[in-house]
Amino acid sequence: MGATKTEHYTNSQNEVATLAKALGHPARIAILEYLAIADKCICGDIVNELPLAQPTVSQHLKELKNAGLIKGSIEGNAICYCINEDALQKLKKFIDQISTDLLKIKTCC
Amino acid sequence: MGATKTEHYTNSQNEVATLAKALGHPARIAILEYLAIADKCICGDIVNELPLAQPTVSQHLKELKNAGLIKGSIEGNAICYCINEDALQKLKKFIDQISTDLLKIKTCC
DNA sequence: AATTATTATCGTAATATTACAATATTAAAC
DNA sequence: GTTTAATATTGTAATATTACGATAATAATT
Repeated sequence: MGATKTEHYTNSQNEVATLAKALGHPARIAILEYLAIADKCICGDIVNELPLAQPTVSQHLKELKNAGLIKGSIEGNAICYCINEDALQKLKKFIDQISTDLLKIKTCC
Repeated sequence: MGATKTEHYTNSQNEVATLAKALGHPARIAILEYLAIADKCICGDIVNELPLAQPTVSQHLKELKNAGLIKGSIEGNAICYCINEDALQKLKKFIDQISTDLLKIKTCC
């Protein structure tokens, strides 16, 4: 045991969980915040921004990329990372749906 | 090594990451979706809804509670769990902030 | 082609998460 | 007070995550 039983949940549930999981580390939050305001989103800049070694940052970037939250394009020998807003919107939609549903039931706590 | 270095990030970054992390499992997404539509949100109902044993559900509920996403109130010998919307809104605010910031920079990817 | 700069991958140790059986706790019902 | 029902906690095995040093891969520069 120990592995998540993804097969027992809906695609939507797994998708939202994957996105949220990718956001579930402060370094990755910091990366997204940086990408959102940086004119130039070069990986090297991110390494300088964070209190982490280069391989660790690379690993976090990979996770964000696997979850679809960012995409990278090659710029010479550097790589330019950018936020994929669509992915963020999926998570937002989940939150909005919960909020909407909540309005329809009587608060019990 | 292996433990997250929370002390290197802002409170806000850690807070958002904690919330996202709590959402980072399909079972916990399913729990929130259920709580959002259920008139009565008794723990036992959740156990029946999910393909997990009772202790596992209890553990997931504890994590959601620790993150502040749900709160529970005792109802006789049962416990009524409810969503704490404020916590969800914090995560939403993060997403909205990122989206707003993105509008101000030229898309590079 | 050798050098330099940038990013990714590999290997690995420390830690955390996931899941569940067994057991404990709590409060109602009898 | 004993039984029953609902939930939590403990213990533990399997797995995943986090972090980084060492190294590889890639592409521009010299």
